[in-house]
Amino acid sequence: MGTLADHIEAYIKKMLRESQTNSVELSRAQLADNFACVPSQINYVLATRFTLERGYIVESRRGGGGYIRVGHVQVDDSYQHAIKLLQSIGPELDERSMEDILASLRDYQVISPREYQVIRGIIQQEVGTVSAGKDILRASLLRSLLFFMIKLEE
Amino acid sequence: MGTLADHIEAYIKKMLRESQTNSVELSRAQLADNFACVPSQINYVLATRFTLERGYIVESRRGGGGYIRVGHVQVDDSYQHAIKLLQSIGPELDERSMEDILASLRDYQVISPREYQVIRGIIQQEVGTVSAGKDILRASLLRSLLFFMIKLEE
DNA sequence: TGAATTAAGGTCAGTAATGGTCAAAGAAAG
DNA sequence: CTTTCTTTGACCATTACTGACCTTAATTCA
Repeated sequence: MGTLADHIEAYIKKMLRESQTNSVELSRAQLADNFACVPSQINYVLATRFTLERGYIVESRRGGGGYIRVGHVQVDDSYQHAIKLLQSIGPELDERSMEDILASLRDYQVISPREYQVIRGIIQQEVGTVSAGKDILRASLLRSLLFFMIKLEE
Repeated sequence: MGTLADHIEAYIKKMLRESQTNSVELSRAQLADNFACVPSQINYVLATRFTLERGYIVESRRGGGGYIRVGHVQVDDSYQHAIKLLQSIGPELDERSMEDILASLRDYQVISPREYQVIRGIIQQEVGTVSAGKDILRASLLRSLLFFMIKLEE
């Protein structure tokens, strides 16, 4: 009936729902303590369930006064298509797939022709500067740019 | 919420904003007294948050009548400032340099605190998913996100 | 005048407080 | 039985804070 990770996930989502601001600040050690598990379990939950593709943004800081902040974007219906495509981006992305995603977003008018050009140009430029890991970089860039765009227009 | 250092930082920045001249003169001992901490804590705050990279100039004098003066360098055009910072990003970018750039952009109000957070979070998350080439990815991501932001606004 | 005193600020190493990473072991699912 | 997901723990990295000790400048006063 649900793993530990599921419970931690649910707990964080509940806090998120109850927050006015759609974001919560956690203490990794304390949360781990609440659930009687090792701290790294928290990282596991965050890494597997609170990803960009799912609309979450996780930010943290170490050291004294450190924290983990989790934010959630409520995605508008008009962006459902964009989110689907975002989710389809894995750890790597070849050029062809990127073109397909961008063209689709443009055709569905999720992004403007201008945004299409800008994003395409940026990625081409950046990917051209590295010799290895092009597909990984492409995946990261497209994911980030799309998310950032959606986030800004929210 | 926030460490002592954060509060001292905020306090100095507030004074800076309220000053006509973009500079303030502090008494280390008195400031430490206000915040009920040791004087060297003030040095810590100055050394970590009011660096030249972030656009601050700190000068001081010891002995009787000693003082600490903090100035925020005036920037002609924040848009140009952003361009300069963008250009300063090389093929690799370590975490500290990224923090400096983002903090500077935030302090010069090129990006909002919210954008600061989101960009920081996106990069943290993406960089966390790769095992090698973190600095390269960081450089690409920051360059792209800032470039994208600026492109859309102009 | 110049040594002693007073009044600042500076340094640095050590300690405490957090969070991060990674690989291996264990559990669940197919 | 194999694969995938979960959990753990040892080790790592970063940030904050403190206190003992040091340096410099102004003032006092013999």
